[in-house]
Amino acid sequence: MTETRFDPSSADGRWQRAWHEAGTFTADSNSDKPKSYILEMFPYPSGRIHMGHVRNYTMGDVLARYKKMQGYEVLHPMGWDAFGMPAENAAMEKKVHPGSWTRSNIEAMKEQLQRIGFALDWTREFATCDPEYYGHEQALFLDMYASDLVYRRSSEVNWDPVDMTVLANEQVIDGKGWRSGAEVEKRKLDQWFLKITDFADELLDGLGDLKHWPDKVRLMQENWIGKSQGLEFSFDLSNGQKLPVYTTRPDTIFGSSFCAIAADHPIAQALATDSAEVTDFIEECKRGGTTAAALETAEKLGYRTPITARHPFTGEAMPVFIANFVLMDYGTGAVMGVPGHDQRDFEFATKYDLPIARVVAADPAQASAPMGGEAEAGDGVIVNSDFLDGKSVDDAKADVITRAESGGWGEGKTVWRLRDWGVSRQRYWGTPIPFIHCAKCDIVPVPKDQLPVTLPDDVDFETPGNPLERHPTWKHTTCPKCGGAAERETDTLDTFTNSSWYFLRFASQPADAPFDPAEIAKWMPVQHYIGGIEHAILHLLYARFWTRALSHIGKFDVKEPFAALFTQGMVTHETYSLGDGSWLSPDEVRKDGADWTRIEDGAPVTSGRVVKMSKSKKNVVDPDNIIANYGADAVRWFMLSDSPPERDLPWSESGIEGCYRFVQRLWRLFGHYDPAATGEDKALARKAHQAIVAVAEDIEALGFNKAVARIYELTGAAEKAAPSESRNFAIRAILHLIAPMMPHLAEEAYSVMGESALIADAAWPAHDPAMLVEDEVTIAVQHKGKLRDTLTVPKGAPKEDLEALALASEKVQRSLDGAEVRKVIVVPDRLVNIVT
RNA sequence: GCGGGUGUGGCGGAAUGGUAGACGCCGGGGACUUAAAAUCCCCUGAUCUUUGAUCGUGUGGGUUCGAUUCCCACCACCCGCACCA
Repeated sequence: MTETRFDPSSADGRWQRAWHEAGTFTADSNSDKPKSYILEMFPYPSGRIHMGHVRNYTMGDVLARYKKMQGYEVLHPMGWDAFGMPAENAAMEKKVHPGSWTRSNIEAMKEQLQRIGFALDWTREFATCDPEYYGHEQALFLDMYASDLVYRRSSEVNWDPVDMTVLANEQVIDGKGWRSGAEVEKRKLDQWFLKITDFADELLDGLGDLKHWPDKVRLMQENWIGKSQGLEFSFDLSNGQKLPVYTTRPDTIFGSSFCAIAADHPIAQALATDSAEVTDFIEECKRGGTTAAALETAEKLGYRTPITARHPFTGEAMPVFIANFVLMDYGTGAVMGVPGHDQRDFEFATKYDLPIARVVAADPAQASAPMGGEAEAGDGVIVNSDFLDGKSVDDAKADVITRAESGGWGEGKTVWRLRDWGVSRQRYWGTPIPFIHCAKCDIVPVPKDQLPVTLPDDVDFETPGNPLERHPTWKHTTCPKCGGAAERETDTLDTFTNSSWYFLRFASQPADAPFDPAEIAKWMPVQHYIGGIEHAILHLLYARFWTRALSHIGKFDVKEPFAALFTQGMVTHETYSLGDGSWLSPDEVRKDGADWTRIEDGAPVTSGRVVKMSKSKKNVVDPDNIIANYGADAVRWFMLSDSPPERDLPWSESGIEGCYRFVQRLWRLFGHYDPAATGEDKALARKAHQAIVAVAEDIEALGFNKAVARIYELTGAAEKAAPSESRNFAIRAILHLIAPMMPHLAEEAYSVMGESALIADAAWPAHDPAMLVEDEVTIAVQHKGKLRDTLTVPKGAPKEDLEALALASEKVQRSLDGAEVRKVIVVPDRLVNIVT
């Protein structure tokens, strides 16, 4: 082979066509091979593929290609999470239809993905905005309704009082509507809910079986579900009513100095009917949006009602407040305030000058120690609490619950932090909720033979609000029950619904049903699921819930959708800004020595922190330009190199150049493959066998950066070696090891070596276990834990020999300087540590 | 505010209780060349009294013969918080 350069601009497309024509990556569910379903979180078609997508899909692609080489029938599909707000925003800004905007984005992004050479089964592609897809989703929603997993209730939304429209949390900026700038309010609407709380226990327990999920994600889900044991009991109120409260800290009941109820608590609402002051306060509580962060960082506000609550043990009369930090949705919508041992209560009590008592202390002697500037939520012994004094927190909890239950005024109760999933969205570009409102028959499901309920095409986005609501004809229909005039539901489903079952539709897509249980059984669960850590809770919990709910209603027998989860880091880039704080994109700037300047006019540029690539900071690099310059394989290699895949990956121009150089370096090495070479090079052969095993282990553990480093090492060794059979073995090994990572280069070299088949169909190279073992090891010799010398010894040398050799070392003797040896620690094949 | 994570040379990182800095990038020196590109070779944590030694894995403590790794506290940054996807 002559010393040519590898030319990605011709090779990439050629091999991509070859795979397409051969159907190399089309999954055959009837294959005898073991099955492996590799899935990356499908993209939202925002317009262009970004580097984050490239990283995500490259990782999945390496796994898919590797699994295929290991003899699996691989399902590696791709589709589009196509409903969502950005399409409506585009409609408003650019006067395009959300559907056509989405479709053209999909077309462009699909082409981009194909240029990177991903091993995807495009025969299974779909978009969630396809009526076939969302029609099946509507059918599943109706099945859930029939199984009592769907209901309606009133719930709060962010309301823009100027635009008269519901706002997403993202559209609320510093408490104001993004378009109108008006201060946002909370408003109640009747909305659709899915009963995820019915599965709280199962979703919590199921985490224990997810052995191949990151611990952090399981912990986050566990905390999100938030199972807590506590006491529900009622205070007798001065107005004769009872006030049920829930607390996770019944042990601190003697420290209670007030009660607080939510603004929409019935007692607060009742007080408002004859008090303008209360009405005003409740109005005040409606200010601001609905996010947890906004609620919890907002100033604690309270209104002291004339009502008092009687403490169940002391009989003391405690004030009852209406407070903005109590949520009607959690527990009973009322709490007992224990300022000494709850930080929120502490702040509230400080503000309203309420008693702050210590009822938990480090030890009984500290019973009268003053409270510091904050609540003490930690463990300890109970003090100042009558019969509870001296008990541990846990014992006191149990004691109070027992007394409440035997006294008949309360009971131990499990409460979940998890709330039911509100799926109603007052927007156009989503799955229409398949129900009809009839004045006579109330709420009536759309009969299944009338599905899909499709979105109308003729909609306008000139006015704020839901176009479905305003549409002249769409919502007017007849009641399926009584035949009278009726109206369609105009809410659409949360887009998380679309992503809660798409992996099932990839596995099987019959026309007349959402999926085929027999096909589901073949492919599910997904063996490797890869996506961003930002989905650790919501998407993954909703997908787990849908799988369990569908399993519960008998659709199939799969409990958990994703056997293994991997959360990859973001792609980041340096930021560039001018003196006025405006951002510049990487291709607008140039480095002059140590300083950065704007290419256009030489204006000085400040290079800033390395952060996630984002349009707002302009620090984005377009994958298309990079592929055009360096080819797909260099980009793929960059995505796998250096940074561990779960961490952020900083993009750099010099890094991609290095990757491109390595592509060419490999091409030259493959060119030195010499079938006529003879002779053995045992050291190189051993390195090659070790690399075959190590790279496989690294890929299976998704340690791509380590696999890359090992390939560099073996490549360096093979380059330096003289021609031999061993060297040929090493070169062929490298070719196969890089095949999942740099598939175009691998195919080209494979073909040049005279192979007529595709390397994508080749098997992972075999290794000889006898070749993995080293004869010699280098061990460390330490004195007092510090390295003094190293020794090269036969592997498995006995302890006594190692000790004697270590003590004989000149460097060690110098360090010992005649001191008495008290102890020698010997770890065979690793080190000797001499203690004096 | 609450929940979760991360922190090692100029940069990305390796080492998960046993030789800190593998591998890559940047930088420096050299070879080849009329020259350049490409390629190849060598050096590259800091300090010092430099054939050697000391220091060094965010900060401060602790456990251990031995800690980047385990424990406690703190600091900084990142992710999520239920209508962004």
